[in-house]
Amino acid sequence: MPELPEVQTVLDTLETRIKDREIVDIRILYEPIIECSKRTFRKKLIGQHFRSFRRRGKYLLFEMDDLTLVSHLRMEGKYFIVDEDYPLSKHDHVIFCLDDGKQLRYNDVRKFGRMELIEKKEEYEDFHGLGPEPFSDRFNVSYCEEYLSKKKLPIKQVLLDQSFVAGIGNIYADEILFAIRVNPKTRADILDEQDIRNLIKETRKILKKAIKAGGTTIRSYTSSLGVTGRFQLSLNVHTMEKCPICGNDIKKITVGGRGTYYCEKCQVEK
DNA sequence: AGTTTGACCCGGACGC
DNA sequence: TGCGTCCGGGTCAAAC
Repeated sequence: MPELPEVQTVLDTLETRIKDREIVDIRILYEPIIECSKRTFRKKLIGQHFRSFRRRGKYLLFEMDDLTLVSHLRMEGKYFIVDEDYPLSKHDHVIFCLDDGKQLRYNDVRKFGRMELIEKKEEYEDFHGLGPEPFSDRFNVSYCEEYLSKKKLPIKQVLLDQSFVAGIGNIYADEILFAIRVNPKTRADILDEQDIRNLIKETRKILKKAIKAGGTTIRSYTSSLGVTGRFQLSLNVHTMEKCPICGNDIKKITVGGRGTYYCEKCQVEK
């Protein structure tokens, strides 16, 4: 499931492959992916060029000449760049035919992903109620203290809340909490200042490392296959068996309805 | 009004 | 093998 680092990686790769390409035709094979009508989508996008590539949380923002194409990959959305005669996959849903004969294909097994067209803007601060980007100055100690002090939910659940901070999903939430030795069930309002400093620091560190890893892996097979939302990352707790620190069994529980992995020795509840 | 919960979008995987 | 059920993440609407 693509989170911020995967989305950033997909975006970076797409930028190198399709920047300034023109959309000459669009085929929509599964309509619900598109938020507007087929007709509007085609009418507004055909003739437009991919000019710049931005990201807000887990949303991909393709800035065209006159508007912005927004794409969310949800769980399994992927983009592939292929020659037009490349066989169609069962799960290809939207096909953008480009002016160089290639096609940008949106593929999504679950069909959960969505695309929408919005007005082009200078900045996308206020967008789908998203909180600050983890690397922005807005994501600082006083902001977190203020926000978390009002939340009685488990910290894990708050980390997944995109209006607190944008881009963290289930995998990185577990990894971040492991890194700061905080139990995922800990009520958000009892984190102290040191926990919060650690939280901000580790969030940035882990995401940055993942972006770096993702970039490398994706680029290595981009030339033949295209662009996928998957990449290999080194995980410490999520889906792991043993704690890399103490060797204890990693526990799997449910927090806020999500599978959650943690070490009960290293991440003690307060 | 703010906060929290739950339905929903699907098809793959798994169990009987 | 075939059928039914569950699972999963993010978003938004509904409920509290």
